[in-house]
Amino acid sequence: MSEPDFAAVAALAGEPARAIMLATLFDGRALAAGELARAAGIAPATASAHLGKLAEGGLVRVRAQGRHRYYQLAGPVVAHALETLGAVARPVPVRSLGDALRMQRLRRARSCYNHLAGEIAVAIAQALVRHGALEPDDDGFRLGAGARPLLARIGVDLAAVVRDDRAHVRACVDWTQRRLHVAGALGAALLDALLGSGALQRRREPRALDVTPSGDALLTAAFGIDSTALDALGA
Amino acid sequence: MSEPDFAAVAALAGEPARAIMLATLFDGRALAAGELARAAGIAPATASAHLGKLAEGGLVRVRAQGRHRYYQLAGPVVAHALETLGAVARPVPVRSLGDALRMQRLRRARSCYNHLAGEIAVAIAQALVRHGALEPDDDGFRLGAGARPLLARIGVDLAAVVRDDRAHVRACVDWTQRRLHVAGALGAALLDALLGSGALQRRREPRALDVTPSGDALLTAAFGIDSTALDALGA
DNA sequence: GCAACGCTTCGTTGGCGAGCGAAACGTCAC
DNA sequence: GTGACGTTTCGCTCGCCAACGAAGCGTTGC
Repeated sequence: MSEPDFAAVAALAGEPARAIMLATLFDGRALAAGELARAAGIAPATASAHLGKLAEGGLVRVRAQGRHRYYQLAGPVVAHALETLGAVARPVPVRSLGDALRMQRLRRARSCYNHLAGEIAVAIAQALVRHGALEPDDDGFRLGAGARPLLARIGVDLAAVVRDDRAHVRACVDWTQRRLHVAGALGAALLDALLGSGALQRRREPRALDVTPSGDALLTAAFGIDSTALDALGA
Repeated sequence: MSEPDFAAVAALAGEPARAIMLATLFDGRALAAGELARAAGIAPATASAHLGKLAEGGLVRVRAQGRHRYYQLAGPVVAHALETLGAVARPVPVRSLGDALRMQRLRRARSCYNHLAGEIAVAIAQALVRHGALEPDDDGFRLGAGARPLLARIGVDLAAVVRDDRAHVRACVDWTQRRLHVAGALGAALLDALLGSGALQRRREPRALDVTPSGDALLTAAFGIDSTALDALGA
């Protein structure tokens, strides 16, 4: 036990070029080695070495397809670890009004791996509990009786979620909020539905999301969430 | 956004000597710089530089007292991040029967920052819910009606917990188990009580805990937990 | 006071690893 | 087949950072 087990993983994720690649893969996509090299601003040879180490360390998985090799995060656990690490990071000194606004938007709504996070996500989880679609559980959440009609209102087909063999509902702790929100298959379906219906919209920054006016209306109508008053939430 | 926010933290935690120091601090103690230097096997000068960086990065806090400077983790968030990173680490190749047994014990019961983790912790959380001492919540857990007498059975003085100004009950996700267990003030009180009464016992390895025979009896009597059958738990 | 102690700062050295270009390997297109 | 492309392997260079000893600063104890 000379070296703690987290050290190797941290060292892998800590190198700048590798960190950029991991961040690029954060949403769960599988990208070719060349694309990751370009994203990190390094030569293909260097990227290959980095990706080899990340794979060796179990942070990414490789899928060879033709002359491409597609890399993606090894699983939600990796994404969760990166997210948690980010929560430790010093609040970035705000240099400009633009920075502050960007931060505020990121706190409000962002994607976390393949699901929704931020104040909006916490509010939705609480609303789902309040309306009986979810029930708190000693394991996080489980589906409640009123789930199907309520979820249908925002365009989530519950049958498709249940068919999915992943854990249907998983809780994810948002460490900027210290509160649970919905991950797992339902979390992914929620994000897809809200993006598909135009309620949410991806911003130019990697993980940032915007709530559109129609999204505001939808969330208010379906759950009674007033997304302009979200700051009043947390404990 | 050239460098992801987790990179700096990961780089800090990834350097071997710093990782050893962080691991040494993992249980929340405050240790003097010299002790950490010895633990990491480096000269005081080197340790000082490392600790300076860790403090600068917000991973540890310093408290000067006389001619000593005591360092400790900056908070539970840091411990949680390290724990989560460890969950990503490849399952260490088992080299010997001793390794396997050590691993099994660590899965069963260990300390996580200042509270109890592992299968035992998950089982206790579930039992507390089952007996009405805790109620699942969209935020994790909250105290239930039957909390006081039940917790008294295992030597936890609920009044002392409530007096504590930390969040009384917080949920912590054990990522080797993917299930919630009790953290926060109650989590810390639980660990203290079980250690104090001899139900649990620290092993030589840093975070490992043993359930003593008297602890087995106590858990069975209080909660109906059969600690020899815990493997049957998880999902 | 003076000496012992704990810690930090400074200046220097040395080794590890990120980075690249060149070349080899495999795949696809025609 | 042949050439273009994506990726990996190899050999090399260079910069960064961990590590140490020595010196400086504050605290404790006699």
